[in-house]
Amino acid sequence: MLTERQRSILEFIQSEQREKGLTPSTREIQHHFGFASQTSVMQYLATLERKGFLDRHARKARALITPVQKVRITDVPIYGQIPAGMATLTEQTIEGHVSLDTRSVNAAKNGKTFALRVRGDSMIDAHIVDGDIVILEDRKDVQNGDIVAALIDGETTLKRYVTEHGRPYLKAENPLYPNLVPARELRIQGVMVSLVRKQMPGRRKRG
Amino acid sequence: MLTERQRSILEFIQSEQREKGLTPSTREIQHHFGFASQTSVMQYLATLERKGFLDRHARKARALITPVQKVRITDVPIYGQIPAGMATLTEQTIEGHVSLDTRSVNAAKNGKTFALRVRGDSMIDAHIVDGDIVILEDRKDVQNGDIVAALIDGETTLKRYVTEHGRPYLKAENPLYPNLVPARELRIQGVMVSLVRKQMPGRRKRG
DNA sequence: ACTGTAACTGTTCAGTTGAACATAATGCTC
DNA sequence: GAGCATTATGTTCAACTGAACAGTTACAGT
Repeated sequence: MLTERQRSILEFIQSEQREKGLTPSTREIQHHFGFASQTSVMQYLATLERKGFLDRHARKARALITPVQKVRITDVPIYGQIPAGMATLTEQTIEGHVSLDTRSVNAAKNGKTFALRVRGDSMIDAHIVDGDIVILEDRKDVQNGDIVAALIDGETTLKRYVTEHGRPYLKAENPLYPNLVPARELRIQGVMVSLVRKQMPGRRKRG
Repeated sequence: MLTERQRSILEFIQSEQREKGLTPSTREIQHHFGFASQTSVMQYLATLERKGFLDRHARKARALITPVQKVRITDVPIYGQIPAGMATLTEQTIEGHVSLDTRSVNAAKNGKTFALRVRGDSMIDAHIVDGDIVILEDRKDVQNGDIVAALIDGETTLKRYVTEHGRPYLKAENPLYPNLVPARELRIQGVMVSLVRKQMPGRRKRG
């Protein structure tokens, strides 16, 4: 897909970005590769952009956007508790942010990604413990067996979505908790795609 | 520490960075806040830098470095298997990268941070399952009860570090696995600080 | 009244930066 | 050898950008 020279220029941009936190300017790329002309760089950038390896903000300085920034890292808001559905999510209910790359998360491009801090040990058998941050996606295609955040009695709970004989219900992964069979509608707020746990030092873990 | 105005300018820079992937220029900040002069921005930037909320690359365009880039996100290499200690870690043994922010990880500034992909279910009772990515830190102060990566017989294993009557040993969090009492030296490669799990869709989880 | 800090205006300047122009050598396929 | 993509040079230009200078206003502490 890329020629050897094109790839080395893309890699230089990415490594500069990683090391210095700054996208190199066209002149900096030029001098690193020893080009006598800056236009050489312009041509490479145009090619890389055409082939989809780069995005640019035209006429702005140091405005290259490589997959390092654009594709890989997503900044996910953590909600302490989702009150009444995705519509009411505001900046104020945000507890913090997690940043993680799209590969370790199964994050899709279309669906909105968000995170919840887990309270309680109702999903302990799925190895999700109190304090874990669960990353979810707001999407429609819920599969049998997916772990989902669902709205029950005005509260958001994390449960496994199970269909049996065509009827869906929510299963807690802890024998001490009851399964929830929805009376009328089942409001799925997100499908779990990833989990982040902050490990406490020493002794036993929480939970 | 910061005045209200100073904080709002710092937040604007960070939000622009997050949304557009670009640090705003001094003029862009100026127009967003409706300053008639660009110098106002320059003074705020100087103050923010003096107070340590900002780093700058002098005389470079869009070269503000906020904690969003600098402090928060760490790019952690994932090693499939650590062969014989930290010294032999090379780029070639890297399986991939995870990027996560320093807050969700307990990452320290000094110690080198790295990651391991968990194989097997010897830590299942600590709710660490096969396929999880465990983020560890190469540091010296191992506490009783910490989960550590240790070198045993040329292989790296994840175990809980326990001291009993002053003698340390490695405890598997699974009754099916034996505890490991070191014959001579105990080579700790890293202390677990965080965990990232990629959730597989549908049915039961792996492990 | 004096001092210091924060917030702000108006202007100038030099260096940086992206973009565009015309031109050309090389290697490849047909 | 024609046609084409890739790689490259040399130059010019407008816009962008950070920095600096000389002031002003407001406000809190002394």
